Amino acid sequence: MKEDESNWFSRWEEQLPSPDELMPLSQTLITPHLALVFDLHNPNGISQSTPPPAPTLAHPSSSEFENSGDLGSGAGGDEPARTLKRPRLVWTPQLHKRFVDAVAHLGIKNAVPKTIMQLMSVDGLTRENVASHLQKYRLYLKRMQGHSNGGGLASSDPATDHLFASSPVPAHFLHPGGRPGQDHFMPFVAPPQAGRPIWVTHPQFHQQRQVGHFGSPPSNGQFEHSIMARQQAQPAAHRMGAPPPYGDDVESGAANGGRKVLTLFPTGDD
DNA sequence: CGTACAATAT
DNA sequence: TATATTGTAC
Repeated sequence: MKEDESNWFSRWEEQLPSPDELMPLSQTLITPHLALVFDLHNPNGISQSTPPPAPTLAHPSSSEFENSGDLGSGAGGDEPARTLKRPRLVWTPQLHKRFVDAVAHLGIKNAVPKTIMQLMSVDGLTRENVASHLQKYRLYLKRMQGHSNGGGLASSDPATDHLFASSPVPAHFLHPGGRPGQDHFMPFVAPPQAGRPIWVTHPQFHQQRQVGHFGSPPSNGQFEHSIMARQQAQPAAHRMGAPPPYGDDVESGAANGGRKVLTLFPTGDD
């Protein structure tokens, strides 16, 4: 036999959510001690016990930074790409989970890029981002339907569902032919999140799994703050009586057999 | 908003 | 190289 189709899986494991790397997107970012070490400060003095429902994306990986030829050329060699151009968006399983969750609770009918984007309230995310991903997601669903093999995972194509396989797909996605009128409309609002770091990935930097070097003093620990605070004033939406407790995402049991898959939204029925 | 195509990364 | 993913244009 030849090699299994674990090709992507091998890589997948490598990119697996390292607690350190994956945490930032979850709830607790880092310990206050580390925050101090990294010269990070809490905006609102949120204690570590207060998990901020920050749907803000974090850099998927913080590669080590070394001055590669970028010596003290203070002037001249500026990089406008950091503020003008936006790096490629990396759809992490968690981010996709959020995406799927939003769509699931919006309903296929309302699952439009714009709505999804607003519901996700992910700082930095644009309609184009969601639209592009939505398109691919639809193809994934369609493909899955065609291969609706009784009972199992149609992951026979390791080349179309890398990310999608990380998130469970609601059943409602497979039968848009439902009856109109029974749409689940969940007036989910996005919590007014203040400017915060967003996704941003290094265009040409490898994001290889870097073991936590957090224990090292900030000798040179100048972490990149590639933050393009694209704070978009949310038009107050419709009406938000109670801010939804964004449970945020959880680790999907993709590689972990026995992980529970929670749904972000507290609503199960409609 | 949806689809197609192109660019880029792996 | 080919494939996958994302961005951008239509």
